[in-house]
Amino acid sequence: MGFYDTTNLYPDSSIGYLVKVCNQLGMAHLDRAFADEGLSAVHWSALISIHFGRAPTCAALARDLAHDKGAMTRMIDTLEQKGLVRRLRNDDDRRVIQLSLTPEGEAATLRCRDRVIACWNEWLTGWTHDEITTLIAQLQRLRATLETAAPCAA
Amino acid sequence: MGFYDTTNLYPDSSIGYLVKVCNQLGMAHLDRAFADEGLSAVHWSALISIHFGRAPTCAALARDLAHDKGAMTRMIDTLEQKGLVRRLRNDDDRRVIQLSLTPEGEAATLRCRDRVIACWNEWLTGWTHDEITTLIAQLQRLRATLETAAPCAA
DNA sequence: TGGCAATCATTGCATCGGCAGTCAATACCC
DNA sequence: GGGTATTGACTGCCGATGCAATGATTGCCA
Repeated sequence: MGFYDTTNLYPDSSIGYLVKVCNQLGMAHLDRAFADEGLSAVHWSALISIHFGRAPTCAALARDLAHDKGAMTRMIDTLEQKGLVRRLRNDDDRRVIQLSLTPEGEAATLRCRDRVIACWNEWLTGWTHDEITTLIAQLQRLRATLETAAPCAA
Repeated sequence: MGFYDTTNLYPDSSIGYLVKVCNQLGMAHLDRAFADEGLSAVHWSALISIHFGRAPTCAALARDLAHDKGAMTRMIDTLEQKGLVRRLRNDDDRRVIQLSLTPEGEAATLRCRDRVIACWNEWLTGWTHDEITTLIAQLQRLRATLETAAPCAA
């Protein structure tokens, strides 16, 4: 019925394995690219998410990055100590703490973004526009499925 | 020149972001699917790699999974304590220690594999055969690039 | 043959991540 | 309005990860 069965699930043909390895390699590359900024790739992904206003709060940020909520609190602590992120209590809903970038945070985020763009353009050398947009669309589809998926049956 | 520029790098259109989120969500799902086996998704990826003979040694396993070598030693420690993996010193090259699965390790690996197959078939419901093989091919291409890529310029 | 570089496994150290539980504030529902 | 459920931020705990350094072994090359 499905695509995979016990005769064709090899690492090289497994989407999960490939996604995992691509993620690890890409993040490791970016970690080094950001080293002189004192930031990690995970830090930057949080900053850029705040930059685009996708995650006004700590909990939303954790959801957006599929990250642990508790760990996110501590990550914001360090980014705040570095002077890149501000916390501001919301008066309408006093549970939430609004996150925003400081001017220094904004600047660092954009500097890192430029490096990310350079890296990806280099990695995607030789790809056609269609191939790239197809990959993006398929990953978006997969993400949507994984976000709403119930715990695996069986 | 490249695909990305400062006007179109949004998280939703960023391959890096999408790969990261898909990886985190997929691994979290599998972690729960393996919970009653006492294994994590990372554990299983190591076991299945040994199962297929891609990684006879600890260092090769770390490379195959894009994982840290030191952390891999400790992971093998725990898998050995669980009785799933055996270490065997190689006599030809006395630096290396051959890894192999015990019968229990083999059995647990296959049990988990069946769950992985069930999960992915569920997640890929509605995808055509071509869409899936296209995604796999593109991820393979990306992995190959990232594996051989030099540290990012700029 | 002898010395240098490379590889492998391992370990210490610092940090990070996921999980569970706490407390406060809000939303929902009868 | 009152009680319950939900949400958000935070913390402690444990295990895992990345990095750097070590010791042992092998390969390479003059």
